[in-house]
Amino acid sequence: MTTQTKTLTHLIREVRTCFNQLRTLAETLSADMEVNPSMRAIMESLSQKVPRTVPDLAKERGTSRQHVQKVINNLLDEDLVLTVENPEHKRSVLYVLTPKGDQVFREIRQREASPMRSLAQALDQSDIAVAADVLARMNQQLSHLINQGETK
Amino acid sequence: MTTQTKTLTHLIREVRTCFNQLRTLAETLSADMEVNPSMRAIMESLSQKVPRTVPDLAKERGTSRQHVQKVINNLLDEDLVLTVENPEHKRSVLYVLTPKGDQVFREIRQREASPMRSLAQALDQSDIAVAADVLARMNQQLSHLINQGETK
DNA sequence: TCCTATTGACAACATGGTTGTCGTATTAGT
DNA sequence: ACTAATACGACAACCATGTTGTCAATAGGA
Repeated sequence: MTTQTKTLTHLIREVRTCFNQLRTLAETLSADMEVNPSMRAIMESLSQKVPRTVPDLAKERGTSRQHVQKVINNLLDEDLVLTVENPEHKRSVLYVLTPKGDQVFREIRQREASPMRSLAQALDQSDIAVAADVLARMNQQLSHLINQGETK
Repeated sequence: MTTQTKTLTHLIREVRTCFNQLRTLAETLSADMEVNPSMRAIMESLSQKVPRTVPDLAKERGTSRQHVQKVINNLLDEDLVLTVENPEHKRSVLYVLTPKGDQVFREIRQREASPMRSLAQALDQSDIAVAADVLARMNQQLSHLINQGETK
């Protein structure tokens, strides 16, 4: 193995543990709330005030329509989301956050804010930017590789 | 939100998509093999020629003893792993890769090599190092935060 | 020797999905 | 306006990767 791929392997390992730690942190932060990670993700999409349909959200998040539907139904049950008539499609309604949903999402973000700050402070701003850039390029390359594999 | 936390958010998003893409890539690479990701991970630990017990592996990988046991049993079924008597403990045997297991793991690594090279080439070596370092420090900070949350 | 901790085995459950299928509403093409 | 194709919601079955709990046997230390 070349030294190049060795540092890359190292980076990949860090990415993995980072992902896992981020997830467990997020879980502990919202452990007492009625919002699970899937719901949080959908709420995040909806927090940008742009109403979306279920298929929209599925495309945006790269998951299946059916799964998003289930999550949205949970959100409806919890009054975190409400439907808005869709001028472009009568059956497929649009969804937005309810005031409660908005408030809950704000709460989530607030809880996340303090860890975020302590993370940001522990790192150099320009290093963060470099890392983000490296990963972005890596992701681009990865999506190439994945598409190649699919069409092959 | 400060610009600091904004670039950090950006980094986090990249970490997430990177993780996911790495996983789907790994899946496509070993789609035709009888080795799933859990098995691959255990095999990686065992590929270093140091025999380990199930509890050892569980500790090393940070997962439950019971889960590692199940994976090891799969590996035994597939003849990828064999038991070695443990001088330190009569009930808890040590595990090593069989010749077949070793060969299969080599095959896996070989398949992974070419994508790794193309990734490494797409990026600057020193940037990779910086990114790995940033994530390592971030992970350290994250584990602090997680432990805080647990003990609170 | 006796007590406690460790281990393997098994089962139930959780999470975050995917895939497949139906019926019908809706859209788009003509 | 009519029809064919499609998009959508609803539901169900399934899957992967775990976790947690429990039991009995056994190992190891005092």
